[in-house]
Amino acid sequence: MAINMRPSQALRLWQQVAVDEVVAGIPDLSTRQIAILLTIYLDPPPHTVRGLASRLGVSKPVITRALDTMGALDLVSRRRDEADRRNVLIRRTVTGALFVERFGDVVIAKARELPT
Amino acid sequence: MAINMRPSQALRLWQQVAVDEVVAGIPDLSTRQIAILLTIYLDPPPHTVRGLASRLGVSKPVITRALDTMGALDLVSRRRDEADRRNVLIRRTVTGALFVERFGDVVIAKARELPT
DNA sequence: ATTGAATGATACGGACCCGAAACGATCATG
DNA sequence: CATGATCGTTTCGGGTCCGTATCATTCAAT
Repeated sequence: MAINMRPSQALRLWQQVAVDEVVAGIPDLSTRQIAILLTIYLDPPPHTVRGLASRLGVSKPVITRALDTMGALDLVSRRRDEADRRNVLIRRTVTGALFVERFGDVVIAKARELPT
Repeated sequence: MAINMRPSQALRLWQQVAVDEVVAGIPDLSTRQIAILLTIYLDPPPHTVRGLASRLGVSKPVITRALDTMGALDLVSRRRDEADRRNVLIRRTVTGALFVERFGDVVIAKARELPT
């Protein structure tokens, strides 16, 4: 069952979720950071800096810096790939999993409240 | 008709939209900026710095700075309220309206593509 | 006119991010 | 072993944003 919504509903949904996040005092992530975070948690591992940079069409330092910031928030963690020590494997954390899960719940709740 | 979706669909939708925005090279707005922008375009005017700060539970400088940035991107504009010259009325722009409209279309498109 | 409240902008030191370039570490190939 | 490619990080100057406090302007009430 594909999800169908009108433009006004789509925009209202995005607004409600964004406002809810701001009011809740959640870390103010940028669109880039959200894209990286959700890709790590939704797409199958392994995730590497280069892979994420390629997927998002950004430079590697962009990924490195985003991982620095989100790592400080304990939303993701990094670990050397022992098979090929040039690689860094990006891993999920308990905190990050809870964050993503809660975020999904907010989206669902706001979607359910949308006016017809 | 309320929109119903499962957690995996909600998160996947957010990821698809965020990744699409990043790949498209859109200005990398923060969650705060998006909340402000959509509130200006979806909620009925007039919009003031104080009103937005109150609505989002943030300080006035946060709103002022976000308006500076989004004003430089021509997404919003400011104008003195001639009735009460202490107020600044935040106004929509053609560029901003197109940006918001296009964003809504992206959300709809990604929602329609969601797997069952 | 004078005082006080209200509004939005600004100053401050500190932190983060940008794109481009260079870097060290590691691997694969000869 | 060398050599070159690959991977992630770091550096650089410049910009943006943070929270807190203060500011100038304007209005309202004495």
